[in-house]
Amino acid sequence: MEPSPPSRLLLIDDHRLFNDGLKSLLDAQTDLTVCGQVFTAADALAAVHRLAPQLVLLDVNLQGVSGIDLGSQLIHNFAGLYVILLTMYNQPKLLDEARRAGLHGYLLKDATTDLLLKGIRTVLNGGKFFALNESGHFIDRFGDDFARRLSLTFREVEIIRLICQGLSSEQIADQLTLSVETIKTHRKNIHFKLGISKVADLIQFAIKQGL
Amino acid sequence: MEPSPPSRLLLIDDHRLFNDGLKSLLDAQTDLTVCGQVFTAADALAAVHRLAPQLVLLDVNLQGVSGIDLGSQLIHNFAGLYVILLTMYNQPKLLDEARRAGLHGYLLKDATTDLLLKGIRTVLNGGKFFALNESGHFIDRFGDDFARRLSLTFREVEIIRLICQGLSSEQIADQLTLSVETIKTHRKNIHFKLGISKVADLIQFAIKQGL
DNA sequence: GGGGCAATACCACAAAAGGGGTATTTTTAA
DNA sequence: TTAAAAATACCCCTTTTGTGGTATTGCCCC
Repeated sequence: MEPSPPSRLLLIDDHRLFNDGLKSLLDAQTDLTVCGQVFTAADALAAVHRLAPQLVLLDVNLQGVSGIDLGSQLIHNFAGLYVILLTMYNQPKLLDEARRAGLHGYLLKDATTDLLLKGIRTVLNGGKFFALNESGHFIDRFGDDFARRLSLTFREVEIIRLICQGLSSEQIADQLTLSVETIKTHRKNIHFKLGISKVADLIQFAIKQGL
Repeated sequence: MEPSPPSRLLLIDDHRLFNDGLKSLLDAQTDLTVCGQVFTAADALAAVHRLAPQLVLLDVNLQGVSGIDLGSQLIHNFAGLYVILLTMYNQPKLLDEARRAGLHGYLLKDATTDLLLKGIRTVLNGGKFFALNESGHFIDRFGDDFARRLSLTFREVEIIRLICQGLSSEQIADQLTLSVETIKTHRKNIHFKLGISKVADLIQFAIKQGL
């Protein structure tokens, strides 16, 4: 190892305790320093500009603002900046979204500290680090054939999200410029695939999946 | 100050990073030591028995298990044990529930570290510490009259819970030995009070409130 | 002892959701 | 290049929700 100064990290997460705790954890590492903490999306750009961190650890949920959007915005505005998404959602779709948005990593909040450090160091060395929890809660809870049943299509997931926002089939049809009948068909298929029969079940399902 | 050994704390939260971060934060205090960490509700009782902590910091959401239930269970099983609920729900109702369940404190995850430490020390000295975030997201999002609108009755909350479990009005009526019409009336009132009009909205609301 | 609230219950009608089909086109992958 | 999968769309009919009312009972509190 060459004697280089510790890498500068910026934490963006509106859960202050999590943010503080993470700082404490990371500061304990000799090769890493937390150069700043941000608690709202609004402060993020200014903070990155002022503190010039090498890497940003970014939560997905910042009072309604999408962490993925903010992350890709940061990357486009600050050349050479690394962004790792930190989330509690054990969701392949979300991971894919993060990857497509050009982010450098995706880590779960229930990851071990070791995994976090490994991820940070990998990204600082120019790599990418995307990790889900293989033995995630959800899969455990629903048994063997769940993964098969979960093979929802893109459209289906899209419609689930809109249902969760409280839209009726008609409103969804409007928004997607489709027939109401099509939406109804999708809903039927979703119900069949998930083995449910009510909106209530669907929302519960969706929220457990992290939308 | 008398030269007493540091107080022993146990952390119960299934978000490992949060848990680890908190440990790191707390260990930095000379008068506090984290004597253990637990990531699932199932391990909680055994851990308390083995580690004999003075105070437990407990998350509300442990894979479906209610932190409040677990907390009051711990208090009843271990005399003298203090339990502080840690949650991201900025919710007076939940706070009241925690208080009624006999827990010793309620703190938000987006509290400052100072507030957390103050809460812990207050409870360790035999006090109670219940804090909400005055400028919290949730209240902001719904305006001034939200608190008034939120004055749900016991029956209403009970019915919301059953709706969330996917039961129809008829099934709820059966279970509570009431007329379907009565359930419908309650649902109307709930919708009015919360300013919503769909099951989807209701479930979202309920989940944000921590059920 | 009367006003307010919670809980119960009913009617009627409109709007959605749920469930049973079938069918066409486009996209994807073997 | 062809067969499967995904996305689109329609029909019909039932059940459940949603919304507008009204009304009675019991309870607490001032």
